[in-house]
Amino acid sequence: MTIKGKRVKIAEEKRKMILTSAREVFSENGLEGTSLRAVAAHAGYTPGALYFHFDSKEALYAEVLNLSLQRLEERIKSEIETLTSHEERLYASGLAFFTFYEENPIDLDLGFYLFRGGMKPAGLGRERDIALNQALEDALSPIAEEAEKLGATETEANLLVVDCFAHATGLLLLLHTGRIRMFNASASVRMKEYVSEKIEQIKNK
Amino acid sequence: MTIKGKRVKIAEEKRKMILTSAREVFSENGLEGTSLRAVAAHAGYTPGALYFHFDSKEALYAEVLNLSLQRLEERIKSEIETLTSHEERLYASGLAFFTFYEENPIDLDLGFYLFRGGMKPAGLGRERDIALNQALEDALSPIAEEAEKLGATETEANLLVVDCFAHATGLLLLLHTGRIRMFNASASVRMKEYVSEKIEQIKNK
Amino acid sequence: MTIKGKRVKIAEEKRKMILTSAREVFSENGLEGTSLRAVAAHAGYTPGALYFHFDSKEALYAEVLNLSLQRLEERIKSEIETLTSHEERLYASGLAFFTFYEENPIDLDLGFYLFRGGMKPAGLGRERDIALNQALEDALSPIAEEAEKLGATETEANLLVVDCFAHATGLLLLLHTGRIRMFNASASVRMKEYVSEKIEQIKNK
Amino acid sequence: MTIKGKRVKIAEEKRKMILTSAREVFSENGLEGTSLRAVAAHAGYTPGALYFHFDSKEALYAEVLNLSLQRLEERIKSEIETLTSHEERLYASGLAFFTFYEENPIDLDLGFYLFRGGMKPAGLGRERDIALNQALEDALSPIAEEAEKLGATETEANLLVVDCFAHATGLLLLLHTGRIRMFNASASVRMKEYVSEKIEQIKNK
DNA sequence: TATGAATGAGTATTCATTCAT
DNA sequence: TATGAATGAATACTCATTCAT
Repeated sequence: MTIKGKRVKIAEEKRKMILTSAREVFSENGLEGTSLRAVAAHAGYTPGALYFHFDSKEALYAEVLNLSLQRLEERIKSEIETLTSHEERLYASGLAFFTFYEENPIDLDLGFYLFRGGMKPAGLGRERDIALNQALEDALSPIAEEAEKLGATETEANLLVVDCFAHATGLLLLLHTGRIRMFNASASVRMKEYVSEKIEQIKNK
Repeated sequence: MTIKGKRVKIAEEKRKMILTSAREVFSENGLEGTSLRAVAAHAGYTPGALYFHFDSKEALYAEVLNLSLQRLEERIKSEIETLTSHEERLYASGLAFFTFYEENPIDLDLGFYLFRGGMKPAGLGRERDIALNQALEDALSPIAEEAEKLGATETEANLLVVDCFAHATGLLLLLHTGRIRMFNASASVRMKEYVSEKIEQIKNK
Repeated sequence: MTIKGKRVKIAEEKRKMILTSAREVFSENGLEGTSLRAVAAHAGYTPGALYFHFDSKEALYAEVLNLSLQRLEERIKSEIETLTSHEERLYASGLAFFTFYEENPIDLDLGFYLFRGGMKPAGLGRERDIALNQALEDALSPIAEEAEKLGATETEANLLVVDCFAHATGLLLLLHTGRIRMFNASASVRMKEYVSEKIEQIKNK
Repeated sequence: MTIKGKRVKIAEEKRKMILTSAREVFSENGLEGTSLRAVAAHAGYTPGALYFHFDSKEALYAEVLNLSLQRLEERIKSEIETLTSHEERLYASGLAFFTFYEENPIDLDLGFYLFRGGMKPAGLGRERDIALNQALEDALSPIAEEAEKLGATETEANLLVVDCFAHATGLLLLLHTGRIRMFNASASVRMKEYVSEKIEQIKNK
């Protein structure tokens, strides 16, 4: 590897280290409650140093969010690819979104910020929004595909996606805020039952 | 009316005006993202002037939230009280939470802020959390009551509450962020179908 | 008494009440640490109300100080007037300044503020200074008078005043700040010994 | 000298410059009466800039006081160390405290602030108080040592310390406030006479 | 690349004072 | 007289960003 190549690689690793630090600090203090100084300190840098790696606080935020969405996509793909029966694949894809965020509360936090129309002043608005929509579509489309293969119409398949997405999101919110404890219920059990029921409906149509 | 009475009335109206202003500003920027200056300016005051009406920024925020929850409770009660058949009452109570927030997006914004991260950093305190839980319980308990009257076991009724709550929350999020448009679907239709299906399940048990 | 006279008398009593409150609050929080609001609250008033009785915060301060000096003068006079022997009178007048402030730590606090050239920006500077000097002279002059009657020259008498004044002031400072405890000594005993010694010196000259 | 060394040196000089500015401003207005803005402006800085050099206003104040006490100690030590006869040493140590503050009115101002009210509201804390007591003890203890060597009992020596300390403090107050002029007397002459008399007393015992 | 120092705008809150009622 | 509401300036402190070194 050339010297230049080495430098580039080192630079990339530093970026990643900073991004990882940022993820942790964000998850502890919330996006709005986190200062660049805090991220820098956690990463072992002075605030000014971060500006060699990221253009601004907002740009850093954006990159952290991007990484989170990438991880979501990868996770969902790997979840389905080993399965062969359509029913199994539908079940898996219906659960994958929920499961990823259940297991990665930091990303859930980041996701909620994204959802809330936050980051308005960032000025990266539209781009980011399109990327998010794409990521979501990629993450959720397997549900529709498999549902159609099990006999659902296109419309039915599409609504199944919405319903699963909404139910997962709602349960994650309940889980994340501890509100689910009020009801002595398990979020993941609720989600699994929901998806199972939906599959039964399609099969028994 | 006495002069003193007039004064008190004027004072109350000013308080309300400030609260209304605060509602809007808070709902746009959240607790941490909103400065007292912003609220004051929006209400036509100097920052210091607000301290004659509220002890602190947090106290103001708390009052805004309280009012929002009160409105939720009142709305839900009034929705059910005129109905007589258990099925109608179950249907109405299953929808009421969703409908209130669908029609009052500002309150939805406030609600989401409350949920986020369990308000850890805000320090609005245990009291507030208990009040919120109570308000939610009051708002949702009619679902369980009516379900049992239609033949559901206590456990089933309880899970119905969780499921409705989660589904409503998820759909509201999709609606609020415009994400539901991606799927060409109507949040309220999805919610109504969900509640209807659930009622059918109970009846056909 | 006329109606007008009654009104005036009531007004005067209210003034006194406020001044008394101010004294207490000052002594608890220090002059600089005390706000008009605090004085008002302690006196059962709103801040604005005080402006009917005093022109400004500084004017209120000034009056509190005046009262304190008046009390000092009265106390010193009453201390000496019953005594007949010159030696007794010299002893009493040498101690009176110290004793008053030992027994009235609030006034000591006020006094120190006065000394420290504080209140500079008040704009009542010169007047106040002259009044203070007069009060001090009145308070201390008996020492010189009696010393001369016991045989001291005018110069010796004058220096005796300075020395007693300085020693008293220093001991009061040590007493007030608790520093005297470091030495396991009693301020009043030190003062009494000092004055006694000085009297002996004069007599044995 | 290395580049880093240069930087450190520059930084230290800036700190000193700020401390010097702070010394002056604090001595004029006291801790509570002085704003960070005022110190910053006097030092040619923005308020925020001071936070790179000191953690808080109180920390800055504490450092200013520390420096003042250090100077007192050093001065007193150097005053005595060249003398050999016990009488000379006693005389010098009895005067040193007074002389230092007579020559350094700014430090006197700082000292008086420290004394006032025992710093109750300032909250500079126990540590600071202990340090102050230690500095005073170090500054005054030579008086006792030398007195004992001249034949005084431990008790007598201890009381001599209190008496000298009090007399010096009182004279400094009179000097500092200009009150001494009222009596046409010289503070330093009064102090010297006082110490001389005390030494005579011990020798003639 | 990275730092340390600096800025300028921002934060919530307090204060002396004013004034309509 | 007295109040309650209001102002405008002040308070200590924080933050994102910049830049010489």
